[in-house]
Amino acid sequence: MATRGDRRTRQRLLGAASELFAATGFHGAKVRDIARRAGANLAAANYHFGSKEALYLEVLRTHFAEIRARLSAEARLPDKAALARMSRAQLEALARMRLQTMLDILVGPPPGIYGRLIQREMCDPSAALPHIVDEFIRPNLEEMRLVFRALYPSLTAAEVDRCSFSMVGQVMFYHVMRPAVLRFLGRDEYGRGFTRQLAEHIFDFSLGGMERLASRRRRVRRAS
Amino acid sequence: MATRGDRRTRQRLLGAASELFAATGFHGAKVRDIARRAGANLAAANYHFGSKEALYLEVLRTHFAEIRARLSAEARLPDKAALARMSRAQLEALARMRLQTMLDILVGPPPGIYGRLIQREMCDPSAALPHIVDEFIRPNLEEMRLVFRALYPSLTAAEVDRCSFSMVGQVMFYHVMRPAVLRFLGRDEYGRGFTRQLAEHIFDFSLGGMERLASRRRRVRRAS
DNA sequence: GACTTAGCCAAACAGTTGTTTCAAACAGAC
DNA sequence: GTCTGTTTGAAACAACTGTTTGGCTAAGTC
Repeated sequence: MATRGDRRTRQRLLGAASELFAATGFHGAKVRDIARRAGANLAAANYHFGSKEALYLEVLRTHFAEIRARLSAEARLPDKAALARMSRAQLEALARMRLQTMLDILVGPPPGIYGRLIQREMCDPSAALPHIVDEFIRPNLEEMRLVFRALYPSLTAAEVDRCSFSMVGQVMFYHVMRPAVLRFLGRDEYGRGFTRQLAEHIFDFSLGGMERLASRRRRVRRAS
Repeated sequence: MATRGDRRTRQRLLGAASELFAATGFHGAKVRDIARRAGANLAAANYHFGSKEALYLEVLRTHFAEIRARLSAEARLPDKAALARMSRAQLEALARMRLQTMLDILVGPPPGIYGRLIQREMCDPSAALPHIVDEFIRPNLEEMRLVFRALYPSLTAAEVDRCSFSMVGQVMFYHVMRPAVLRFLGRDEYGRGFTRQLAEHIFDFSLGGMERLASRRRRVRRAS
C-alpha cells in the first residue's frame, strides 16, 4: 500500500466525480477536471475504475445505495398492520413528513446531488437507470402507496399510483425547473422557508386532490 | 444565391440541429453529425451561424418563437371581462383543454421536441433561458392564472401561482421522468390513450386540490 | 536482501471536435 | 460574355479528451 496520498485516492476521486458529474453531466465532466479536483493524477481514474463510464456508474451506484440505506434507517415505515391501526391524523402526519423529506433531498437547500444526478440520468439514461429506479424510486413509491391506500381505501391501485406520481411530480417540478421557476419568480434562489411553505401547499393540494377522487369514485360509477 | 442544395441549407441545418440537440444535448451533438444529417458540408454550420453555440441559440429561439405563435393562434384565451362572465362549467372546460394541450406538447405521443429542449436547458441553462421563460412559460402561466382566479376567487395570488405550478408539475413529471416511469410501469412507451387518461386524472386531482385550498381559506384564518 | 505487488505519476498516444482557410461553383447584374 | 458577392466543399489546424504506457516509490513476503 502506498502512503503518498493522505486520503484514499479512490474515495477522493469518487467525491470529485460525483460533484462534477452532477454539475456538468457525463459529457461535460472531464476526467482531467475530476482528477485535478481530487488532487490525483490523470491516470488514477482509469487505474481505480477502469474507464470514465465505469467511474460514472460507480458514482451512481454508490450514491443511491447510500441514500436508500439512509431512508430505510431514518424514515422507516410502520408495517401494513400497524398502518391499518393508525388514525387519520397519524397517517396524514406520516405523509407530511415523507413529503418534507423528499423536498429536503431534492429541492434543498442546499440543492441536492441526488436530484441533479437523477435529472441527468433522465436526459441520457445509462446502465445505472434500472438501479436508480429499483433502489430509490420504487421503494419510495411503494411506501407512498401504502400510506395513501390507508388514507383513501376507496381508490383503486391505479388511482393510488397516479396520486403518488401527482405528489412527487409537484416536488420534482421545483427541482427540475429550478432555473425557470427562479427567473419566473424574479429571485436568484429559493429562500429559507421556501421548502416548508411548499410542503404545506403540496400537502394540502394533494390531499384535496385525493379526497375529490375518492369521493367522486364513491358517487359515480364510471366505465374504465 | 447558390442552388446546389434542393432546400435551403440553412433551414436543413436548423432542422437537423434541433433534432440532435434535443436528442443528445449541446455537448453530445457534434457539428459533423448535424452537417451530415442536413446533407451539408461541415463548414456550412459555421458559415451560416458563426459557431456551434450560436446555432444552438438560434434553434431555441426559432422553436420557442414558433410555438408561442402557435399557442397564441390555436388556444387564444378570452379576455378578462369575457372570462368573468363565463360559467363554472365553461371555465373548467377551458382549463381541461389547456391541460390536454400541455400534455400533447410535452408528453406526446410523439415525444415533443420542446420538452426535450426545455429539459436540457434546465440541466445546463444557456443564454436562451430568459427567452424560453418569457416567450413560453410565462405567457402560459399567466393564462392559467386568469382561469384559476376566475374559478376560485378566494385564493390569493401566491396560492394561484402555486396551484399553477402544481398542475404543470404533474404534467412535466411524466415528461421529465419518462424513462423512470416507463420502467416503473414495466412498459416501453406510454400507450395510445395514456395522455387522455392522464389529463382526466390531473384535472380532477388539481381541481380537488384547489377546492380544498379555497374552502380551507374560507373556513380558517391563519397567520402567514 | 531479493522479489512481488499496489498505488501513483509524467508523458505520450490516438481519436475526436470546433473552427478556419482557400479555392471552386454558382446566381444575378451589367 | 465579364464581374461581383454569396454559398459550398475538401482539407488542414489547433486544441481537447479518454486511455495507455513504462517507470517510480513504498510496503509486504519470503
